[in-house]
Amino acid sequence: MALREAILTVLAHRSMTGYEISRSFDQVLSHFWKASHQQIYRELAALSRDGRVRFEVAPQPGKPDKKIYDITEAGREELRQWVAAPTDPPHPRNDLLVKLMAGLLVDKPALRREIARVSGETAAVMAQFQAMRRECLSRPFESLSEYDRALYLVLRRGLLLVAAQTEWLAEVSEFLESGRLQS
Amino acid sequence: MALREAILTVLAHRSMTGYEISRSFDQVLSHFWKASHQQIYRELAALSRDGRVRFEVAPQPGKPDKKIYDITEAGREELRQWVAAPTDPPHPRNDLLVKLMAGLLVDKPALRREIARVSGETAAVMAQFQAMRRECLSRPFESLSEYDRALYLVLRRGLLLVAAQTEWLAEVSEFLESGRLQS
DNA sequence: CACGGCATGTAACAGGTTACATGATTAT
DNA sequence: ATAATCATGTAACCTGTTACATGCCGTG
Repeated sequence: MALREAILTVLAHRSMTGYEISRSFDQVLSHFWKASHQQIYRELAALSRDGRVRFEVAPQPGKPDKKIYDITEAGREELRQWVAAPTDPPHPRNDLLVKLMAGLLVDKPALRREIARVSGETAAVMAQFQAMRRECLSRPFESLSEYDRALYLVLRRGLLLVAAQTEWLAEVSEFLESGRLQS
Repeated sequence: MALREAILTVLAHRSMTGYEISRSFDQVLSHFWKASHQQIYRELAALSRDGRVRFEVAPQPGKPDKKIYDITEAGREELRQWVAAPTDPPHPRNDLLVKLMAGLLVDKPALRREIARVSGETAAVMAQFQAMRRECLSRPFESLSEYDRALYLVLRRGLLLVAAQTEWLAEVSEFLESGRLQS
């Protein structure tokens, strides 16, 4: 249940409207965390009930009112507690692994095609990440805020995992073509 | 919604009771897929309603009856369709990334402790995977069934990802200690 | 005038988690 | 005695997804 904490975290960085939170979850952070606006509004309502966030209504001429949310001291305290508590291990659930097992049992050619398709997608994601990384590194280290440095680490993880996935896909392809396993 | 297909896949391999399916999801496969027995019984009921699986009731002397489930032709066909369809990209949701961002903003020392703890856990998982791998490779390649070879590939992915995670954790620790980023 | 962006939500449903319930057998 | 293993399920709840709803603004 880290959506709650993810929202508190972005609000600990700066005040935002629900809409802006939702934007940041499907732009910069979209490769690392996703949430729909419905989920965010629901969670903001709960956080507000619990006194973890407060908001000001800002009427805008010619636009709908916005609610600018801000974290409260109780919210910050909850975050601190959560950071100190042991993170429960992510339990992996990867459709492609199921498809690999299933494909070997019921339809190898279709599996081969699907693995090729995913390999293409993965290469595209890798290229995107590398571009983001170059952009990050093009600026002098001192000019990055702590927040930006954290984002670099998040991106770095994405890169390492995509590289591992790429290597794995190559081994799977090799196995499907030749029946041989790398060891 | 790959739980349905995961169940069909294990049944395509061999007939089992709900209990056995649930066992295999929290033993061998536990690092790659998890599901509670409640989820499995619920899904088996749905699959049965849809004619994708059938079962025989096997009374056992001195034990509760079991239902031995088996995949039907309609079930196999559904699996084939699913294998051929494009897999939707997994959308990552990693608590530790949120904690990294949160920790930098509200409590660095606690974050450092937590990263150290996770590093330990990760090392333990890595050792476990390597042991499983050695066991797999100790037997001649020809003696492995297709199913076992697929399991080896699944395990191989686990290893590559855990290695990537280990590398990343080292970089994060380095950043937290020295404030420097590897580039 | 249609479409996308800003800004907020409700409602229904699907999927996953936790707690509760039963009852026999075998091992400590 | 107590706990663990086999074997099945129900009920309530929480989280995530999809569809629907409103209304103004600026751009093509």
